[in-house]
Amino acid sequence: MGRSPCCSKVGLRRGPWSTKEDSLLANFIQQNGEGQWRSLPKKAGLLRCGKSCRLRWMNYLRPGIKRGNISEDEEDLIVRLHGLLGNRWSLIAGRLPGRTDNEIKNYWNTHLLKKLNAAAAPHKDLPNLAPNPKRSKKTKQSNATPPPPPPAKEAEAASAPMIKVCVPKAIRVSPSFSRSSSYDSLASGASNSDSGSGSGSAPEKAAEKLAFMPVAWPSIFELDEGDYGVCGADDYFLNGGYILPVLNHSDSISSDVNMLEKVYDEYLQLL
DNA sequence: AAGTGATCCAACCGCTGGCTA
DNA sequence: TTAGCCAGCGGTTGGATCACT
Repeated sequence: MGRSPCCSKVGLRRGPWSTKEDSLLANFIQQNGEGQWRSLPKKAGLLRCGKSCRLRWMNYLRPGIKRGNISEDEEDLIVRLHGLLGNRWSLIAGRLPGRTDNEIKNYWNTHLLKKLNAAAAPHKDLPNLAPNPKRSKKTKQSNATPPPPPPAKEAEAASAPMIKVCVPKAIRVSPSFSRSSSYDSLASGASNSDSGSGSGSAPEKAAEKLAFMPVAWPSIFELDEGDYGVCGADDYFLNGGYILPVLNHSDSISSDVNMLEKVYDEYLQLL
């Protein structure tokens, strides 16, 4: 019910964005803020549907977006979180500041599945994880993608115990810490639990729980004053009154070798 | 140099749930 | 209670680019 057509598709542009469109969108949002996506294109003078504008902003134009060069630490975290959360890309992205769900999803589908498949190759009893066999051959490294891991790490990955990947049914994550959370409901013990209708596996319930779990970011990302990031104050995500610090690029990620373990443990303990 | 196939990723699509009248 | 609007999510597609022959 209630599903509106995304856009009239009449007279609206589609496909790649031009730099002019980008600047129009960015300028408009800088002046007027995010939101009102449906009416935004008209106000901003764009011949795009609101959905397209939102996607462009979220995945490309938003300040603080990191592009390419996903570090090994980030990669490791993605793999681990995916093992816990499944294809909840937005939740995973919420743990990787500056990364978008789209980027993580793409990275998973193009890079990580291959790696995991390679690692799973000796384990013939394990299902093939590749979404599309046609898309799983050689590895190409563009300048926007990280260099291939050293052979030693590959071998290590291959010999490492296979990571169990649970793939619960994708559900929409209710407004949570990752985007526009309100922890009030959590504090009061209430949960809107839209997915509560679902019976839910343990990982799914844990993920559901995580969606409302306030995270002790400062304890995880212990920032120095100089770590406030690429864009200074912009490197804070405002989340329902909570300010979550954003890491200063990969430097901060690699600066604390225990950080990923902490994050992972935190999730694990919720299962 | 040209042709072909593989790969990547930006963008699109359809669905879901929250909110409101 | 119902219906419509909206924003957000995950899955999928297709054009651009790269690598190989």
